[in-house]
Amino acid sequence: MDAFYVSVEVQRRPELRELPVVVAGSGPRAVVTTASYEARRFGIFSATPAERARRLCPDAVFIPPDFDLYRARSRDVMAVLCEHVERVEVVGLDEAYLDLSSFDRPKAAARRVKAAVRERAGLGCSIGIGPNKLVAKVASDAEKPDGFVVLSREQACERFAAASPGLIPGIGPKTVERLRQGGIETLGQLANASGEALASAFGDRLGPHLARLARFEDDRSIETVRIAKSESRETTFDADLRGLDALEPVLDRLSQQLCETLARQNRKGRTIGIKVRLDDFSTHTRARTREEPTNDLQVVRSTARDLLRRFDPQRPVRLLGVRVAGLDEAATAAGPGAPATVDQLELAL
DNA sequence: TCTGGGGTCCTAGGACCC
DNA sequence: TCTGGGGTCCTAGGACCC
Repeated sequence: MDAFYVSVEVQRRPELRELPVVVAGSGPRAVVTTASYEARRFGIFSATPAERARRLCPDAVFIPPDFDLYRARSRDVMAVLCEHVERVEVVGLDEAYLDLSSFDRPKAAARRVKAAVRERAGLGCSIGIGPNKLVAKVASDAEKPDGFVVLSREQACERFAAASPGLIPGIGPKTVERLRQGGIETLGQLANASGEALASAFGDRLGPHLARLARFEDDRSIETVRIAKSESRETTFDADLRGLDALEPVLDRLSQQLCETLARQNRKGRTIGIKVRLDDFSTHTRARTREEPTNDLQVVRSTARDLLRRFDPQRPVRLLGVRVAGLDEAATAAGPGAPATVDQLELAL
């Protein structure tokens, strides 16, 4: 989806069309969730601190996020996709892979999907078509917004040979920097780099993996059912908190929110963890695995408290989180071969 | 410009078992 | 006596994605 959250906001406030619009929280530490393409011209992107965004474009319209609304619109869009295509893999609220391999004319099918999303949901999207997920994903990003790009693997290699390795999803800023230090600044160079050099610099698994990515090789299949493995609640404080007395009530509240959600969905997990980010931005996690899965508030709360007391942060804390992992699959697993339904998508979301 | 919230996957080391 | 070779589970940190 193109600038999904912004597009949904513009839908209910059409007067904002073609204006710089920014969806962002209001706190002192908020970051931008989505910026309209007009706002991006001012240098405002996802994860830009909201404070900085205001300075970059004081005239932009700032809107607090309304995730319930975005989830509802996302369900609408995904329902349209499922009406056109049997196998759909939902990736977050605004993205999906469609298996077009059963169509005689996949491009025509994708055109119909694009038109239907605009007609039925009133939202624009960009589509990429390729022989695997990696090519399709990069193609979909290549001409946003309102893009429609079809590429073979070889065409993708050619078209992006001069681009930064960071173009590839899975190659992030750290890896880009390490590659650069090794004299590799483009995808073309990475694709032609010696396997031995990459293996010695990045290890026997990551090295070859990077080379495959640069050649746009990808054999991942489309997974129509995703089962969550963990769930968490976390919060960043407007001002750092100091000491267990200040932190414990927050930890209790997060535990309660998390357990309510898990109980409502009848999901339980064996591992209970906390996350603590200190004022120096270092992040620390502590976890404990139990014999039996649980979503019981008493258990989660007391475990989280104990983990926090044992960690006993000696510096001001800026973020605190609670997590339950090792979730059982019983509650959300669909039968083998079960068709993707909107209900399942809701669970996935 | 000091950096959200919710996730996934990978790695490395240690415990433990056969 | 100075010590194998798996395999699994768990913890903690980190990179990365939307």
